[in-house]
Amino acid sequence: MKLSEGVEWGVHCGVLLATLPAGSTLSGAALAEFHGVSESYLVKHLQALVRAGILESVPGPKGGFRLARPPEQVTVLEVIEAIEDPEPAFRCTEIRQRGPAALEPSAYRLPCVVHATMLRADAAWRAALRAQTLADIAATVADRADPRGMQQAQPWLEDNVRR
Amino acid sequence: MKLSEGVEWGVHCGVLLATLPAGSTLSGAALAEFHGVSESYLVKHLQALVRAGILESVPGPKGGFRLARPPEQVTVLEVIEAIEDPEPAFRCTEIRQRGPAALEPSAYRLPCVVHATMLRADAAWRAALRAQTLADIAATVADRADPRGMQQAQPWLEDNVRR
DNA sequence: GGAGTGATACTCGGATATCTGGTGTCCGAGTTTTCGCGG
DNA sequence: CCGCGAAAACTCGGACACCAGATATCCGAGTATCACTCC
Repeated sequence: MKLSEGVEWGVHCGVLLATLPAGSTLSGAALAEFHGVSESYLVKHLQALVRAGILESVPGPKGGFRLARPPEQVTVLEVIEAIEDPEPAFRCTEIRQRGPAALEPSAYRLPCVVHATMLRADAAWRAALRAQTLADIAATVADRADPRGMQQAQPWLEDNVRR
Repeated sequence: MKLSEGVEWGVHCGVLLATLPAGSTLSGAALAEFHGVSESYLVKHLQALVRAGILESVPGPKGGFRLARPPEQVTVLEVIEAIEDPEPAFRCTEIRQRGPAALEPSAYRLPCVVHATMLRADAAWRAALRAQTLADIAATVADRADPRGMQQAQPWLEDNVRR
């Protein structure tokens, strides 16, 4: 089990946009350059975020992507579910209903215990991710990370940020 | 992101073995028949459980697989980590160190905040699965499931269980 | 000088190849059983 | 009747094809911009 690499890219893009003034827009090419990743492939994931209502896309020259909501209202879980498959990682194929111990289907009204256990763990995972917003991460980065990073990025941002 | 189907098979096999008297052995073919899955592929996963010290394999005729420890001492997480990749689902590629804002590597002593967030969620997931043992699940099944299931499986078990 | 207008250039968006990892299967090595034989 | 031994059959174990989803890329549709022209 492994998460798509696009998740990492999407979250980092969200965090970067969250650190900028509200309404700031960056083109897909700029976002790709800032993170050092493939532009075409990154845009594919950003489109998924637009479909999910997390980002807004602005067409035409001076266009790009920006947050559709204040970063305090965007959870990390939303970003992940927009890029990855939103359904639980564990898929119960109801193997308990097969084999020599099988009964009629109506005997399996109660959920599979194994399934329920996996679902509980999945819920805990999602709860932890729902508790963190893009604003939280941006604030922590601003607090803990080396301030020279953003300082060094300043001229590049002034060249690329649009609003 | 999706879990391997072998996880479901492995956990169900562990639970079935946990419901039997201690030391009971079932052949790979029997376990496959009971759950209605491919024998060859199931055995592949059972071998991983043997390598992890969860199951013991007995060679030769009258051989098979049995639990290597009391089911109270086998957590669901162990079974999953034996079959799936035991490392966290999220892989941080340190994209924060790339692009125009990049500093020298020594500036990134503190962990990536996005990475830390994902790791916390992963830890919550694992904690939930570590809290459940095969004995817990077996007990819940015995308590909640339709008793006719095991009743109907009884003759088949007597034909296939070895010790 | 200002407004309108058309061409333009840049953007997003989805349809299209490639590749790694999960899925499924097969045959070989090893061991216990079991049947036959001898004592 | 009992012990021994060799063949056999059944088991696990790892090596070999196949397929789906993620990865990576390209070209086309759409729009705000900008320059030019006309009033």
